[in-house]
Amino acid sequence: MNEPPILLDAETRAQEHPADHRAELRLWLRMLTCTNLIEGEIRARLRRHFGVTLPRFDLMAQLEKAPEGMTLGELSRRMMVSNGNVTGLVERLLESGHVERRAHPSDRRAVVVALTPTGRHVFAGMAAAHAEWIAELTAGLAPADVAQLMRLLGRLKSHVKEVAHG
Amino acid sequence: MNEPPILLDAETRAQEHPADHRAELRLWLRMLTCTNLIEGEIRARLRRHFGVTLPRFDLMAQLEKAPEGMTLGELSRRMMVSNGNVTGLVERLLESGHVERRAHPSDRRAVVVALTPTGRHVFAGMAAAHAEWIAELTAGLAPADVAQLMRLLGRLKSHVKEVAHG
DNA sequence: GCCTGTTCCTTCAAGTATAAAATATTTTTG
DNA sequence: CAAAAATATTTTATACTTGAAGGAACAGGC
Repeated sequence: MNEPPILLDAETRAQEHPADHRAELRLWLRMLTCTNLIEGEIRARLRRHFGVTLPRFDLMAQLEKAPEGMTLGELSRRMMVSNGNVTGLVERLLESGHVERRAHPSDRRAVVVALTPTGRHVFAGMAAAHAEWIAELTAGLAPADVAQLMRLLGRLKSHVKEVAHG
Repeated sequence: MNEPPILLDAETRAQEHPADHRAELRLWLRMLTCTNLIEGEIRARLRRHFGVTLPRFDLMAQLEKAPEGMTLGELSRRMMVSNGNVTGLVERLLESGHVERRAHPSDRRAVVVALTPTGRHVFAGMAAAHAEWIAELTAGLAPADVAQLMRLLGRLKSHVKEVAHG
């Protein structure tokens, strides 16, 4: 054997020397299952109880943390979705009267979006229910489990950010 | 004080007696961030390297585990997406020649879908790269971390399933 | 056999999502 | 200051996704 140490791109290497990544794959699939299950349940409950979609709730949740409003770009980054997506979401939330647009004080390219008083009030009710639901769905975990998960996921998150961007 | 023990629905109770669910909420947001980051990276790489979308990859991944094929309903359940969604995905994968439809042996309502030889070959390459990518993205975790996460997420998953369905 | 309820799939409308191109404005640079 | 580069948003094309409604086929009891 004694193969020479040739550098290959990931695909070629993967096909010729398939390492054992089963544990990591299974972990990834389980993470995906968990988030899909929770997200699906939250989505259904938001629709049933408040007639609102999850993306709109998420957008309002970002705005709620910024009383002065936020630019579309900031929203896009925080929600981790594309710019065009935010444009459309804001458009629909404008129509329903939950958010309003303001001129940016110093940058005429930018648009600031903020919750309306109505939007703020509506969101408060949804957020309280949402918190209860998340607590209900994660009630299978002891406080120590929650802390442990936070720590491990924190480790994962910072590594993924390194690999993906930096 | 000494309020009477009246039973209220979740929304009302949440607004009037907001319990402290901050830890659980933060955990949920962190989980969401992790999966979104990884999913986004995998989606971009699949597109860049293979010109395929993540949903199509996911569908083919299910079929690869079923050499004899699988009904649309089974696909829908395993992928945790709606029926109509699967119909559309299969339609597009039929056009590209990655999957084929077969008659169900005993149930004329059902449709069986299976990978074509081409689809199987194409998927093999994508799956190998995908496994490498997942390993790369989760490399920030020690083997013990992976095992611990599997355990905790397993606990979460089974509880969520209970709450959501049963 | 028929009736009833269920399951399997498709269709549809609305909404969500990406990537890429286009536009407008700001900032940087030479 | 003018040109170039960078930024903020919108637009476009395409694809994905859901939830709900509908039609076809199955399964059971009568």
